[in-house]
Amino acid sequence: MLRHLVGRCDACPIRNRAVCSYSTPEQLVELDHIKFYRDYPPGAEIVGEGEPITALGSIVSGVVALQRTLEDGRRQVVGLLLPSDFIGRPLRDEAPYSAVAVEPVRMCLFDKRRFEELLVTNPSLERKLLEMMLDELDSAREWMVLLGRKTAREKLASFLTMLSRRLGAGGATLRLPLSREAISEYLGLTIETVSRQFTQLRKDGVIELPDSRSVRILDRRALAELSGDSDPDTSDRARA
Amino acid sequence: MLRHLVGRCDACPIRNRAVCSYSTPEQLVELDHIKFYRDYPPGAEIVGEGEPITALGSIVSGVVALQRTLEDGRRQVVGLLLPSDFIGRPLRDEAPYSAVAVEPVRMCLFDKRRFEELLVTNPSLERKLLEMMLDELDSAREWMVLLGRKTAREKLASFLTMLSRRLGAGGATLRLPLSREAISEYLGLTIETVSRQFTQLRKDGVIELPDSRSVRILDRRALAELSGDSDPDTSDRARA
DNA sequence: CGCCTGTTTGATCTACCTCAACTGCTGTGG
DNA sequence: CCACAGCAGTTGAGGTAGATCAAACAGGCG
Repeated sequence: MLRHLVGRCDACPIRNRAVCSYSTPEQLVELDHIKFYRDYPPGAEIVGEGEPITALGSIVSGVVALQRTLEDGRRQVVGLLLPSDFIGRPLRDEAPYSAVAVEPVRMCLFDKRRFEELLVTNPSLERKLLEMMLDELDSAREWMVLLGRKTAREKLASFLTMLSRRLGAGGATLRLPLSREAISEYLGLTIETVSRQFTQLRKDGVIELPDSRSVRILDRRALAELSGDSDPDTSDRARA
Repeated sequence: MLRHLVGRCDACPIRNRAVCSYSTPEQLVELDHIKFYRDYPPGAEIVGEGEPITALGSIVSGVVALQRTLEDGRRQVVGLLLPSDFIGRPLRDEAPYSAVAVEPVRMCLFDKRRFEELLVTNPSLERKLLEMMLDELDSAREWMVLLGRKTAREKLASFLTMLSRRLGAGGATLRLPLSREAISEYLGLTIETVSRQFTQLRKDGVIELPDSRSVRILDRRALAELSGDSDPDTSDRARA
């Protein structure tokens, strides 16, 4: 939870994808003054479910899982957030979901009160936030289809397809940011079923598993078809 | 699909909950000029999945299901929209989900292009839209928990709890806007399982079923506990 | 080398699905 | 006023995908 004040916005790795990407150089100077960095080790809770929200901001590096845990321990991951994604619920006092770092995370944060003031005075910030939230909403609904209607195999195929797209998989080998357990909590399955589906896809020659945290996609087209979304041609719609 | 131009904003039933609710009287006059009403019979498709979006706006009356259909016919309802809710995806050309009227619907619509221009010149419109989308996002994630982790019984109990809250159920008797089939598509179940859970809840004395489209909640507390959300005390968090 | 944690594999169980028949409305026509 | 489609919903019987319980396995690390 170290606090850093270093790092100029114009050298920021997420400069043109994050919530600040529509901001003018002048507005950026303003943000520069009030932002602060914070690092979280894997497993750290960035915000707790039901806790008051004091800060919000962008992921600079690392991966965060947004999740809800029911009282009997059942857990559902409701969002997987990557660098440039926004964390925090503006305009509400309590966090409806907890955010947990699944690998080392650096956040670029703003005090919530101040950020909300900025939303009023800085329309480009509000506009970008709106766009990002609309995209998040589409993604969440995409995942509702997956959770409600897809088979275990389709779920895993969709997950791998989504990951390879979002991690900008030039090469065919993905490094999985999530453990089997976290994957199962994202897909609404058990850890054993996820594991079985991995080996199944491997046996079918669709993927290779160099180690448990890596996946090499051998047959991208097959994977896309297994994901159960509309016809393979049209299936570029899948966001997430 | 009749077109109406009648109806002044200041007499509008959704005046202070819809996207226009933050607009000043002057801004309202502007909206008044470009808005138009449109009616849809039950079953009508308001927007089709993948179709270009030409108009968007608010539900004045009626209920709309937002859904995705997979090529083999499996269907998932990803949102249940009530009066004052906003329909349409600003800032994108194609609708990612279809919107279907489940009972007679009246929409208050704006040409998409014009609406997007207004978003720029009318900050109170954009602000309200942002707030609504943030709420929708929370709801969608709430539903992800339901779809991924809840049992059939918990799903139905959650559904009834959510409905009674959103329909402002003063009285304990709800009129269900959805058929058993639509409910099953919303809950990620089959129609038979939904039906069995209804009779189960009835046999357990939690609800009464005066007819298949009505539910009388006899034991609200029991229903809330069956819904599987956090402790009954804290469970006011459940939105949707 | 042996422990610990994450993953895989196996055997069995069960919640929910599938297939099928039945019930009860509602409307239509004789 | 009754007969009878036609549809939405319910109920039943049986099957199965995925859960659960349990054990083996593999890699990192003291």
